[in-house]
Amino acid sequence: MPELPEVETVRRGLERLVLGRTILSVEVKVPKMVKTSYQSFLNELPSQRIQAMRRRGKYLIFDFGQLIMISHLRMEGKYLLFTDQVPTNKHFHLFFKLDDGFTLVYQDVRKFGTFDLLSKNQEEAYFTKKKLGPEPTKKAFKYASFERALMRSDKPIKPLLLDQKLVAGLGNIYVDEVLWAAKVHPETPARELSKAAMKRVHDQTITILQLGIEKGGSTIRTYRNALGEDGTMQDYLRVYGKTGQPCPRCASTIEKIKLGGRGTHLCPHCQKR
DNA sequence: TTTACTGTTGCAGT
DNA sequence: AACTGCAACAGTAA
Repeated sequence: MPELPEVETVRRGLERLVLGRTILSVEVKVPKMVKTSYQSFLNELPSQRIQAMRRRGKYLIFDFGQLIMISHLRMEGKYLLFTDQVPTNKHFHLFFKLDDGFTLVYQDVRKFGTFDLLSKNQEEAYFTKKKLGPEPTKKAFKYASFERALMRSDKPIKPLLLDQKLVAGLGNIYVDEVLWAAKVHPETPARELSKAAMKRVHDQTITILQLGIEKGGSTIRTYRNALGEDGTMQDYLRVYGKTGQPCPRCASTIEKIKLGGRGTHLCPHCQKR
């Protein structure tokens, strides 16, 4: 599922549906997805009460007070909630039985998702170690430090934005949208951007991720009944997945190239190097 | 039947 | 330190 808007949408869904619930039991079909002690995960989660649902970048945080569980959905992780009988499905990997009779299920076709159970006082170090950048908000994402970082890098702007260190939350869809909106070619070495272009990238990152949240995220490969998969952001995408279609701004044909191993959509007229 | 591709990240190799 | 390519995995499309 997830870039930041999709994760935030899942967070809101979970907040509405499982906040205050206590975990009665946990079943894990794929132990390797648990990155911290597996024994502790199984032993300590039962009896934990979900006191808050939080998010940092693309990481979902189940806050139990003293303990936290950090869940990353990677490419295809999803949460589903069932009452009574949970259907059999080979891609259901974790089951959390709750005290209201519901079962929260984690589904992940590719098994890339990760789970970390930490004490809350380890949270800051966890994200510091990953060098996770600021949230893409006006308050946290300061233009001045962003500009300084861009001026120090020769990397193409797109992979630089994708690595989460300058700002948290952009993924392959939204980064293409941001660069199109900012009229910046994704291969442009960061330090070669004009100050005006840097400012546009900064501002559009905030604007477009916020729009994504307002629209409830986007659903590309569709699934049903998973939390947070009723978003409409896909209706607002301008270049992602629009290969061969006219640019909404200038009607040039949208191109798809490969950059840093990722499919990259752009308008060759609006986004010059 | 192969091969390439897919909303991500971390690691091994320079 | 900083970069690149690839692996983790499964499904789909060409």
